[in-house]
Amino acid sequence: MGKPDNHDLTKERLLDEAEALFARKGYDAVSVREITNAARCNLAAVNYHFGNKKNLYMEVFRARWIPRARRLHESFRKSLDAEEAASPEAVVRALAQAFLVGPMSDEERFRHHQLMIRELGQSTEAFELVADEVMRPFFKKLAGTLQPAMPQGLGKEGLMLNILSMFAMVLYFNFARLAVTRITGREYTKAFKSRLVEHITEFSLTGLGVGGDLH
Amino acid sequence: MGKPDNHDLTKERLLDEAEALFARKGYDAVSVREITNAARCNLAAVNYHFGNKKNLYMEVFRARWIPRARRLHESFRKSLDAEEAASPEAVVRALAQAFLVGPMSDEERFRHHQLMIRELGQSTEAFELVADEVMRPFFKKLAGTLQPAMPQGLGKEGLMLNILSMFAMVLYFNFARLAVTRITGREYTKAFKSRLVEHITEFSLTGLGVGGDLH
DNA sequence: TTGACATTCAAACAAACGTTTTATACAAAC
DNA sequence: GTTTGTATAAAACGTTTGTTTGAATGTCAA
Repeated sequence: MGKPDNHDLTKERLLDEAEALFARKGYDAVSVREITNAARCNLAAVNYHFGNKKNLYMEVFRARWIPRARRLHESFRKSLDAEEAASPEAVVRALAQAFLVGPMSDEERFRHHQLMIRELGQSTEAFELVADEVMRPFFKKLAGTLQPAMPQGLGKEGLMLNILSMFAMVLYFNFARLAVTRITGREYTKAFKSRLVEHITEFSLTGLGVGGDLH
Repeated sequence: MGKPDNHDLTKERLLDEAEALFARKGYDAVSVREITNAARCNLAAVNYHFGNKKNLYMEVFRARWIPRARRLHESFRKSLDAEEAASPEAVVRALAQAFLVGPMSDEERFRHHQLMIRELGQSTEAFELVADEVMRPFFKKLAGTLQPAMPQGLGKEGLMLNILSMFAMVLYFNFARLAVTRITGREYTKAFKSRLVEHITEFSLTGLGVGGDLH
């Protein structure tokens, strides 16, 4: 019998092209025919390999998105371990570095954040998956790392809000490239991405750098 | 002849229901039939009043989204004028206040940021409209207000990155409510929104509040 | 070679899609 | 009272949609 054969090319191509298209245009804007054409296979292949369109979408998250997110978090952890002490500065810079430069290609980064943004807004099945399997554990770990260095009286909620704010920035500078480019006039070159990493680090540590007295 | 009659009820209802549905589910996930059912009118009404579906979408931006954005900016300006001096703290707090509490209902805020997010990612016709008519002028004005209080040697680009970062936060805390609620455990009550305004203000001014020395 | 299984393919399916058409109702204008 | 213009209505238009079907192809075991 035709064993699973380890790597089914058609199935893999379908996952790749589906992810690219879903990321670029959104679930409903992409037709099954569009995907199978891009993957150079028959229309029925989607239903044969994944049952239906929605299952293909979910499988994109299970087989592509989540593993990539884990690689991302791993990359963050590694570049943090390289530091001697996990100072807040080191943590933030490692975070920004991982998300903006990190272990993936530009195309992958685009897909990743585009898909994340699409799911962050509404309560879908894929969102539940991402929230439970990726976001919550990552934020928890980040909180544990940052906790000791935080000022007194901040509390758990304050710490979480800080983390969410940093996350908001790395997310924004990744997915809103168009707007950022339009406002700053800069393309996402290697140089500009380094600039962004520095900016996010600075802003996360000192804000506007004019820190007034807050009541 | 039947004059325009000033307020065409069907047309207005179509714009309202279309905006709500487009915001919640995205352009392609919403059918014309769904919209006309919600607006309690005939299927052909969309094509009669707007020509086609895409024109209706664009008109949602022209007749609803952009005017609301202007009201938002006006609200920001007013609450800033109330202050004596435009200190950075006052600017940031007014900004967060306008975007998180501001002049609109919760439902409106939801629609507004959901639609914005959907357009920020890809280069569509509506994005061009939003970028040119709303984003760029607003950021320019904000830059002018903030400029005098900024530290030396920051430069125009640095200032813009700061503004973009604050914008990233107000955007995120508005559109990613689901994720924020899931992480913090807090619903978007009046109290929590005030908390968020304070958090955004603090974070924008002092970052994590542990500002180390940056090289 | 035969039989069993996995995969691909062209063709067809019913349902849903955006849009158009035709008819009707109701004003105000002449 | 007829005409003119606006708005709503029901029905149909031709496409495109996701999915299913049944035959063809290739592969390995017996």
